[in-house]
Amino acid sequence: MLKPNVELTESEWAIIKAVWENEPCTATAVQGKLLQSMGWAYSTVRTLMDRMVTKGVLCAKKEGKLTIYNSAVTREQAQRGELLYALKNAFNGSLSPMMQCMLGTKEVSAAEIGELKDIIAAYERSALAKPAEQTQKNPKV
Amino acid sequence: MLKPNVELTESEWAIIKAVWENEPCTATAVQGKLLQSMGWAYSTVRTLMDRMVTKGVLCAKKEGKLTIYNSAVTREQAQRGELLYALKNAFNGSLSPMMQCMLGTKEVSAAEIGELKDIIAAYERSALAKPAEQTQKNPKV
DNA sequence: TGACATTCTTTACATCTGTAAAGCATGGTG
DNA sequence: CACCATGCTTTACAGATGTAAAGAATGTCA
Repeated sequence: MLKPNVELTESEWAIIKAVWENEPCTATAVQGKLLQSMGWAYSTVRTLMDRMVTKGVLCAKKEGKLTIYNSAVTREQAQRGELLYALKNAFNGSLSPMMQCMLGTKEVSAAEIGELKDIIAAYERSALAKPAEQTQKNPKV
Repeated sequence: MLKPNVELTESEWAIIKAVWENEPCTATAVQGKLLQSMGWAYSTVRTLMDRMVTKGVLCAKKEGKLTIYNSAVTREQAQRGELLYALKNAFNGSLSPMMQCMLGTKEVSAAEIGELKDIIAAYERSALAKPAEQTQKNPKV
């Protein structure tokens, strides 16, 4: 079952990041990983993780007495979900205002600007490679 | 009192957008505006708006028997809040992965690509105009 | 075998969010 | 004056989220 739109709270972000970096892993391991930054008790982490299993963003299997967790969504899926949420609600779905906001939000170094240009250039090149999809927006309308 | 980080739910986004487009306005007006899209009862809208006043994203004043609402944050502030939330949680604060994700998330037309490039170019020009702020990242450290 | 460590399960509770009904107050109208 | 429309206030309630204590179960070591 594919997750259509993944939306995570800050707590869930903390958890799933720890899982991505350690999976397969136990709740105990995640709790240890996040102890410094979050200060959560084991039962807190466990509750969050079990709820995330219910929501389908983690999965769990029993291995003897231990419960082993894995992510059920990739980092890219989760990023996409977060981005789409912002795009839809704050920017009415259009990229340019979001871009404008990105540049206005934090000091952007010359190096970062360079990276952004590179990313766009790379995207253009890949768009050229399959032009039918990119240059013709709504073929069926 | 400045709102440091504005974070809005989808319902709150719907409300505040209607307010921005109509302010100063009443809850009745907002309810009318959103009746089609949201189908909310007056009391629902009213409750949401009063909660938003408590959170500091709207403000209300009595005018005779009517309650008149205004936004207490600008669209830009709210956009920034949403963007920062995504940036911090999903992208660990760095722009490039976010940009990468933006381009991978939806079909981006050549026209949009052009806009993005223009925005970046404009940003570069403005950075040149005040180079101390942009090229030197942490002057006081 | 008894005490201890480790993990799991259950239960709890406050706050936030979504949604709204029901009743109140009041100004206008017949 | 009696009633109606309109907006206001109160109250409610279910589900999501944040946070965790307390107790159960089980494997280990002395």
